[in-house]
Amino acid sequence: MPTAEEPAKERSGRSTIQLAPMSVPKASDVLADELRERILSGEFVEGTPLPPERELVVQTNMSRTTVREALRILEVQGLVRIKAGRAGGAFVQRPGEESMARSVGLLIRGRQIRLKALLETREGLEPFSAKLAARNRTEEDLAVLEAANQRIKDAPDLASFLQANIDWHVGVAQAGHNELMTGLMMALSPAIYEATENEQFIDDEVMETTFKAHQSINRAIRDGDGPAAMRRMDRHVHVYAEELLKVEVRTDITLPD
Amino acid sequence: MPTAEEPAKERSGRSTIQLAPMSVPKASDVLADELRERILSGEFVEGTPLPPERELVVQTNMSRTTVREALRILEVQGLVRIKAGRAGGAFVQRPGEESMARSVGLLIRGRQIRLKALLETREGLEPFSAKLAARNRTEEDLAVLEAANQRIKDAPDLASFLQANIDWHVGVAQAGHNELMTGLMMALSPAIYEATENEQFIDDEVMETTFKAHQSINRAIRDGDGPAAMRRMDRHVHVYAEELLKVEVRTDITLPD
DNA sequence: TATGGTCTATTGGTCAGACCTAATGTACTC
DNA sequence: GAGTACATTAGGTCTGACCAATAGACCATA
Repeated sequence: MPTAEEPAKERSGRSTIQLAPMSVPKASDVLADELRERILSGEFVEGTPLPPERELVVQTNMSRTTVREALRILEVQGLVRIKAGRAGGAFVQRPGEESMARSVGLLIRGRQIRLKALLETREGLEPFSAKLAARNRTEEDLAVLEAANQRIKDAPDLASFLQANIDWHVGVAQAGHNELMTGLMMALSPAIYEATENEQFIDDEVMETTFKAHQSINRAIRDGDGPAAMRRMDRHVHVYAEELLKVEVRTDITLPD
Repeated sequence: MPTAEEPAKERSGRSTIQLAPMSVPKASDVLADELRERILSGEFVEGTPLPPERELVVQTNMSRTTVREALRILEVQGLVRIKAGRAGGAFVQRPGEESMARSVGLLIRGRQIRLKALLETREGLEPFSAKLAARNRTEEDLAVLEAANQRIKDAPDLASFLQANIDWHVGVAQAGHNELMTGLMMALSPAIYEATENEQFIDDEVMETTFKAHQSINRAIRDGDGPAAMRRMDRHVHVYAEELLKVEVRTDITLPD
């Protein structure tokens, strides 16, 4: 057992001086950090172009390679949008839901998140989302919700149905006027779409049931009845998840390969 | 009013043919997409190194600049970890919660998400998270939760308290064994930490209340009592949010500048 | 007068090659 | 056997050149 003076056996030298591991940041990261900070702090207004690459080169004394890598980092993070050509450049952008949706998507694919986990998360979020919607919805929000649900009723094929379904659920989140919640829903939606696309449990009955459930939730939201909206959404999402998982299990059994 | 043949006034030509805007992908994006797909499909096992940059150059007939930009994209997305030096290279990595947490953080900062929205979102997620924890927790999970709560009780200063608080909340999510939920909690936590850090509403009484609330939730989780865990967590998070927002309002009034 | 062609300047995209720096393996020395 | 020196391999940065896309001005022609 190592003594107090010799906590780590691996230390080979005579000295007992210890230093924390130090990070040696890369030049491009330094530049990216600097620019990111300025963008997020609001110093650069959305839409304004950053200086051209060659201008940044002379300003920073870095090479163009480095400058470009920094810009590329910011682009991937959704903080700038880069356009080529004259009057092009790196235009400041506020990070949007898309970039978050992308990274949620990466997590889901990369970690092989189970459909169950995805649906559970939705079960957590959406009832509350409905409650907020009942509290904060405007007339426009209601119009969007009803239009989306109408598209669900009229959907000619599975893809239209799923898209309209997503629109409605995202619409509920938007009616809640909570940007973070909206962002999360927008991030989860594509993943749910993809996961649902290959399940064939959606028949006319399911579509009809979905339409009716949405309709009753729409009513509660219109009436500003938070508890009812929450309860109905909870039930709707839960039932939907159960049905979906039932089919998934069956599929696994039918096609064990 | 535009007729059916002239839906958009801005179209100047005689033809009514419409084309969608087309994307011209950059070479580095193409490479990045290719590699990303292979990583996510599991073709490259986690931890294996990609070929060295100069090797990729000869394999792809691209320049090193392009190859490096592609690798940088993947690095930002958390799909590879790049190490310098001999035996270095780009090592395949499964995307983790960190990258998602980063992009959630960017959204929060960039969109200036209000503390209220942040806390509301937590109010939606955490009760469900507690419910899952009650259902799926292991003995190790329980030990983590109790240790974290003990650290809350013993916290000598605000920073320790907040950190232990985060640990406990993330611990609940982990006890639920839902990777997505865990990731979201890990993403929201730092933001809540920062938002709370500057509010001075946390005194000994709040800390004591928090400790007791956690304790009772811990019990429900241990007992596998989902509804109770959910209810208590809902109450805890709600009260905490109310208190915090109360202080925030007062702060705004006190310091209108 | 409207449509299309041409030119040019600007700016990002790509390339080739060189050199620097970090990390590691290995042989050598004491 | 511990420590050192060196070679090797890989990423990091720099330079300078050229390609490609785009906007705007100007011109040509039906």
